[in-house]
Amino acid sequence: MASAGRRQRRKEERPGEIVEAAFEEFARSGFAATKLDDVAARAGITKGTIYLYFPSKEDLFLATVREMNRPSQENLAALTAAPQGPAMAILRSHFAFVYEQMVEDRRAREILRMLMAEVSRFPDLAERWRVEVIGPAVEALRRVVRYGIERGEFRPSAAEEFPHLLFAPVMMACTWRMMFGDDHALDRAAYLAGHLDLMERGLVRGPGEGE
Amino acid sequence: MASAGRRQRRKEERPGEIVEAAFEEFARSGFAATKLDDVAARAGITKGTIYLYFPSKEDLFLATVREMNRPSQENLAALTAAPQGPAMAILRSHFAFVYEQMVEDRRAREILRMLMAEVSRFPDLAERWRVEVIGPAVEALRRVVRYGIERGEFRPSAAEEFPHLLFAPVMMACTWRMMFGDDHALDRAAYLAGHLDLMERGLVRGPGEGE
DNA sequence: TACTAATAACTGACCAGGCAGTCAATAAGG
DNA sequence: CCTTATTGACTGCCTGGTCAGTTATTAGTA
Repeated sequence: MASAGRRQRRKEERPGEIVEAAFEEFARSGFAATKLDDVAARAGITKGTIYLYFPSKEDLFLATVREMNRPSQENLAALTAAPQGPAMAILRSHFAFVYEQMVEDRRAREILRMLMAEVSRFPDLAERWRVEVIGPAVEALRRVVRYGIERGEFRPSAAEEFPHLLFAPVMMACTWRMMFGDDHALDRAAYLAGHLDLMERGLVRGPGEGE
Repeated sequence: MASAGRRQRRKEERPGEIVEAAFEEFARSGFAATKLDDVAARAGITKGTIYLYFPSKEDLFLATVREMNRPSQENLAALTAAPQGPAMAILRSHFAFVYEQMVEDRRAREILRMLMAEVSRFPDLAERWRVEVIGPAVEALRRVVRYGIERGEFRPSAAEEFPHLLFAPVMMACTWRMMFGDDHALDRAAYLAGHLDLMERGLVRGPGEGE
């Protein structure tokens, strides 16, 4: 504390601190408008130091997006467990979790925004994200739907081919909040409940249906 | 044609041509990375001419977004007509139309991308878009749902409070295509059919339900 | 413990290139 | 030949990237 503001050598912590600061600036201004001097200032260092750890602005951006994506990738593992019990219960807890991750967590929203905004400059980034994050997530959802159909709980439906349809309201809430800000955010609990209600009606077998 | 490449005076057409070119460039690169020289080149003029019609780069951007939004606003009028017949039929034709507008039309997607990418730089733009375009659209959808409930076709559901839930799959398809490109686009007909199917199940009254 | 030397993390002043915005000169068109 | 839409060369600022120099830190020495 006494040395706050003084110059310090912190080889281990620097990269993380820089990425953290870079994330805030990139999220605020986008790739092109972000100034490395601002990133440095936010990290409490100078621009030169950034170049000790990252070869260029582009590399810093890539490192930032990848770093911020790590939690999502780690969370995916939990979804690959063998399903048990009612499929609808799985979906309920799954989506409660996903809302927490994507809609409530500002970082996840900003990452999405950055990816959308910079696809044309970094095409590989979007493709990588599709293959490593979104693809598996869609697949996991599809597995739950299949499981529900197999155990007779769900009727066959388009949700098997397009699990996107189930996930869509999450995306909607996410983009909504990211466009219009926290002030106009949709009421989380009511929205989630509504989402699950409509989903359930759409998926489950009717009384006299099938089998 | 004979004078192609020569300097020409075209006071009337210029603004439109410039906005058209600006749209392409802004869509490709975002606000900050777009060069006015490129916009001018695309419009077949020089940068100086742009400044005859628009006071600054920011103004050009604003004008571009507003101009590109005009069709959406005009289309809104059609949705305010008094509903007739089965509510589900209205929703079917409505969404078929919306898919055409938002998912198939590249321009609509790019506008959405631009708005999302540049909210922090142009906060007024998002707010205006919410009030003038999105708000009325949500309201129109809500009216149809209410109509369906009133005539006993639909059960009361969260779709009345959150028409967003119905619209979400459109948003999903839109962002999906804009992130991953036309190659990975979801099959339009099948996706739309699935969307409508799940929606119908979610909205309509069950056999022994209510009333 | 105190002093010195060696190491390398960090700085900040510095380019070089790029781009928004300007304006005197030019030429299209009536 | 007069008006004015258009040009294109110009300016000044900004910012990514560099690098010689500075200083925190550690290892070695007495």
